Amino acid sequence: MRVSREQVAINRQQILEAASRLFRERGYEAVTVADVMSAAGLTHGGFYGYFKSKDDLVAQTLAHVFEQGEGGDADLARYAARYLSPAHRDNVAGGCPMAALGAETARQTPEARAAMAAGVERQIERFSAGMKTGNAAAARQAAIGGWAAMVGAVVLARLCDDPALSNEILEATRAWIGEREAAARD
Amino acid sequence: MRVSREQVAINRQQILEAASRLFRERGYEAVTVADVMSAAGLTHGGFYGYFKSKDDLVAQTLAHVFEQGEGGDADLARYAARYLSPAHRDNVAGGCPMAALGAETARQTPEARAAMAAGVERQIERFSAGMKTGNAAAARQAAIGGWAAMVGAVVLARLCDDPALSNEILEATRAWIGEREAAARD
DNA sequence: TGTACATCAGTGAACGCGCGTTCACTGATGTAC
DNA sequence: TGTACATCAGTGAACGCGCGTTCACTGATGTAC
Repeated sequence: MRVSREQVAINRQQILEAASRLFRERGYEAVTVADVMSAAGLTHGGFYGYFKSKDDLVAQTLAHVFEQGEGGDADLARYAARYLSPAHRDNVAGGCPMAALGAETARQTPEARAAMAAGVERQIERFSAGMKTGNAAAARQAAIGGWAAMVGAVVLARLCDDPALSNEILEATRAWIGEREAAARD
Repeated sequence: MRVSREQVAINRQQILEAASRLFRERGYEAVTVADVMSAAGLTHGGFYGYFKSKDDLVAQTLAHVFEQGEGGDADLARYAARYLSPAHRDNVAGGCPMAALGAETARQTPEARAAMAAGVERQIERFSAGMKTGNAAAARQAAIGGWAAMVGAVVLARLCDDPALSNEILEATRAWIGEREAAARD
């Protein structure tokens, strides 16, 4: 049955929100259109009233996630402290899409790639701007190196079965980024 | 028709080699059993004479890839120079499995995860041992931080459509790792 | 060394299942008077 | 404000396709004498 226009807007948000969590948790291909719709409280048949295809959902989900400014701290060290925590490592569904889906997104449609690439650029620019060092080139380099280390560390930490090694990867990367920044400030 | 025992051994290697390249290129789920067998010059029906299931193939492929010592340089900076090159970024099928499949492997069977986790540990230990600094704890921290930055940088660089930004990510991360190591040596 | 037979690696058709997608239908919403 | 009708969001059955997996069969290999 037909629903109100507000309900349509709410449903769309809920589909995107559900897709966002499911994709991060299981990867794009392991999630079905029916899974997403069901998680949003709807049935699968209605899907094509909202999106052209599953590929379209992937692209729009990424655009939606990276649209909302990511609400992040521009201070690299403070951001790293939260990013490189066991809590973030264990929260795949609610965590960083680049750590959960980075490599897979490189194999998706150009629209999906472009959405995440825009997020990469934004993140680098934010960290650059928030850097304590005066030299703009050095700030940008530290922003890129620090961000790459964070993403890589979470990917590697999620691979390890041994919790001690997993925690060590997070901890060592956090310390390494911190020392590197301290050195640049001198 | 039956083939010789040597041919069986050769076929097994070729299946693993083909799977290794295809998985890195397209991800585990987008590659079919028939794709792998065909790339190895066989038909799909023979697959189950070699492996219990597709999941078994994934695990054995990773074990095979990480078994052969990875033949790598223990010097972090020299390794980084090759790892963070456009050539490696563009060679997904022949490149680092952790950059291509890290996040996806965390969602595979325990056997597959364990095989890649063993590779992570080995890599960290090799860089630690090859570090120029005397302090063992600092060496291990630099090995972990440097390796995380490399993996993350290749993931991010492969996402970017803009070649200038993509190259900058590789270049900046390489420089950042280099400076970090130089500072530790003082 | 040769011969006869058992073994078994590889083939390709077939199976069942689940996926993305379509569609006829339903009934509440929105609109025109 | 109320009423009558057109619109269209959501439903669930159905379609076609491709996948992982199985299996009867083939014929070269390996072995026993």
